[in-house]
Amino acid sequence: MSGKKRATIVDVAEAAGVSMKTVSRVFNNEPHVRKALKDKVLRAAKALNYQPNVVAQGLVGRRSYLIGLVYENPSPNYVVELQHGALDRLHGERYRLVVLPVESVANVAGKMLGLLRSAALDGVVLTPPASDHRQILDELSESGFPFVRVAPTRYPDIGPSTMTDDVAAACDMTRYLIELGHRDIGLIKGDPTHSATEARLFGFSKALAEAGIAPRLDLIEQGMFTYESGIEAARRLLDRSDRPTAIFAQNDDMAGGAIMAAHELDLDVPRDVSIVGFDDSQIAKVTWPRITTVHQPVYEMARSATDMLVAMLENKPYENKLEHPYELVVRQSAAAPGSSG
Amino acid sequence: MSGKKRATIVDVAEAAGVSMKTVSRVFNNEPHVRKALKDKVLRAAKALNYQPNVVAQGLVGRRSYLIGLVYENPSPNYVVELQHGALDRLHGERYRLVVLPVESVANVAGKMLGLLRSAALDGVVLTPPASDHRQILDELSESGFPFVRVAPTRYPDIGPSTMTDDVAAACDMTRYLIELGHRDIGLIKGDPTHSATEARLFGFSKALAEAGIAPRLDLIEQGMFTYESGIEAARRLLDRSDRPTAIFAQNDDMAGGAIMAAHELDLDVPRDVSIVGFDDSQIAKVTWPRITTVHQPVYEMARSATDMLVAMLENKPYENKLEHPYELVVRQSAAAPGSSG
DNA sequence: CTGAAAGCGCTTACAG
DNA sequence: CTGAAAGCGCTTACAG
Repeated sequence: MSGKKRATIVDVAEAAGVSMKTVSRVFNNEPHVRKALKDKVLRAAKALNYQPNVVAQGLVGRRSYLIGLVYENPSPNYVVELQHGALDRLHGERYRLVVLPVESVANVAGKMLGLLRSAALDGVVLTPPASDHRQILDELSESGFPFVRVAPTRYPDIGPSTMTDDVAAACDMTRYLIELGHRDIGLIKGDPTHSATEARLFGFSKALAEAGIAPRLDLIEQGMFTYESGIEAARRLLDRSDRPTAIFAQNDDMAGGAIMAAHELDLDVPRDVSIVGFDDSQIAKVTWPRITTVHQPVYEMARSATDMLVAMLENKPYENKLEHPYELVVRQSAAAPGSSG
Repeated sequence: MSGKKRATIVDVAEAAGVSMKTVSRVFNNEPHVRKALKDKVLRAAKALNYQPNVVAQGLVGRRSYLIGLVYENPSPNYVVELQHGALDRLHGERYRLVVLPVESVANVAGKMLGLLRSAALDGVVLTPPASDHRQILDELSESGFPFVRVAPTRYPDIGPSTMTDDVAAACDMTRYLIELGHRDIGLIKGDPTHSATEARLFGFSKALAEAGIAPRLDLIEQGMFTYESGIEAARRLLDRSDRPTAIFAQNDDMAGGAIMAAHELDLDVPRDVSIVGFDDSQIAKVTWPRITTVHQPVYEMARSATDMLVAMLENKPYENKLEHPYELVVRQSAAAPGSSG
C-alpha cells in the first residue's frame, strides 16, 4: 500500500555516520550537538526524506500527541469556531486535533474516561454542556486525565477554564432593550442541560430588577438552542393579544427562528417586535433584519483553553482561569417600541 | 499527571495466568482461544480496567488508526456535514478523525504528503478543491498514500471517489427557472479554484441551450462561495435597468447574500427577482424567503468516502466510484416573473 | 489451541 | 559533546 518504505532514525544515523541518539538530539532541538554533526544529520535526513515517527515517539513517551475536542452542539458555526480556535493554537506543534462530537453528554457520562483513553488522547478540551457536567468532571479529575473547560458556569474550582461573563452579557443586552423603552420583554430560554441557559436568565432578571420592572413569567418560553425551537417558542409569544414588544432569545439560532416566526405572522421586525440574540454566529448576519446580539469569544476561549492544555501536558506554567470579554453588537433587529429603527 | 498507571497487556496476562499472546488474541477476536481461557482473560482485563494501547498497536502494525479530513471551505454547515458523515462511519471502529482545514489548497500543494506523514495519518479523505488538485493527487498516488476523493469533477481515473452529478443538478435547477418563465437569468459563479464552479456553469449553459435561450455573458458575475461575495455580485446584477428576473447563485451562502442585496435595494423576492441556490445548507432554511436550492448529499459522500478508505486500509474490497443522488428542493425564493409565488 | 522470541522506531537513563 | 543499552506495549512470525 505505502510505496517506498519510510526512512527511520537508524537509516539517517547510518547515512550520517552518527548514532541514532545524535539524530534524535538534532530533531528534538536538544542543545550540545556540534554544528558539523548537526549539519551532517540534517543533510542525511533531507536526502532520505526523513520524518520522525510520531507513533514511536508516542509509545516511548507514553503519549499520543493527540488532543480531543468534546462538544454536543447543534450549531455548525459554534462548532467550527471552537475547532478553529483549537487548531490555530496547535498549528506548528506536534499535536493533532481529534474531534469528538457527542449526541448527548448525559449519555456518555460515566463512559467519558474510557472513551478518551481508548482513543489514546493526551488531554481534552471540554465545551458546554460537558464542561459543566459534574460526573464527567469528577471522573476526569479523579483519574488525573488532563482537561480544560470552556465556558463553564459552575464548580469554578474544578480544573482550569476559559470563559466569558454570560450573566453580565445577558444583563447588558436586557438593559439595552429597557433603554430602548421596552417593558414587556419575552425570553426564549435555551437547552436546560446547558448551564449558560441559567446564567443568561440570571442576567436577564437582574436587569429587570434594577429597572424596577416586575418579571412576567408568562413571557418566558423554553427553547432548545435550535432554529426550529426558536420558531415555535416565538409563535407562542407572538400569537397572543398581549404579546411582548421585544424578545430576547438566548442564542442567535433561536433569534433567527423568532424572526422567521414574526415574518410568518406578518409582523415587522423591529417595528412590531424587537428581537435580539446571543453568540454573534453567522445566522445573525444573514437574516433580515440582521440580528442585534452579543459577541461571544468562542474562538478565543477555545484557543486559550487549548493553550492551557498544551502547557499542562508539557509541564509548563499556565493561567488557571482566563476570562475573555464579550461585546454587544448592535444591528437592525431591535428598536424603540413601535419604531422601525 | 495521569493518576494510577494504566494496566498493560502483561499485567492482564499475569493476572489471568496466561501469556500475553493469549490476551492479544482475545482482544483481537482471533479464533482458537478456549472459552475458559478467554473468560479468564476478560475477567482479569475488566478487574484491571485494561484497554489496549492504540499507540503500541500502531507502532507494531505500522499504522496510527488516524484518518484525516482535508478541506478548505468557508461554509461551516458544509464542513460540519462532512465531519459528521466521516465520524458516523468511524463510530465503533478503532479509527479516529483528525481534522485538517487548510487556508488555501494551492499553498499546501507540494507539502501535502509531508503534512499527512508528519501527522502519521493512515489515509485521508480529500474534499473540494483538494480532491481536484492535480499536484496533490499525483503526489499522493505516486507515494502510495491512501486517499479517497469527495466530489471530484475531473481526472476520474485517479483514485476512488464519491460524488454527485453537479452538471445535471445545475441543469435541472436552470430548467426549473426556465419553466417558471424566466429568460434573463443571472448567474453568480463560485470560487474559480473549485471545479464545481465549472461543472455548475456547464449545467447552466446546457439548460439554456436546450431551451434555445441565447446566453447573456453580461449576466454572469464572479463570487467566491461566501455570503459577502454573494451580496456584492448580486448588487452588480440588480443595480441596473435591464436586471435579470432570476439569479442562480452557485451555492446557498451566495444566494443568501443575494437575498440580502435584494432587500437592501427594496426589491421583493421572488416578485421582483427570483433567487435560487445550491447545497441545501442551513442558511437556505433561515432567510426570508427560504431558498429554493439543490440538496447536495454532502453527508452521504463523506460517509461513503470514509467507508471506502477504511476498506482500503484493511485490504477489503470496495466500490471505486459511488454516485449519490441530488434533489431539487423547492422553497419560496423563486416564482414566475412578476408573481409572488 | 498456546506461548517464547524478536522487533516496530523511537527516547530515557546512564556512561564516558 | 556523543553513544550503547534497555525498554515503551503491543503484534508478527514461528514452534510446538
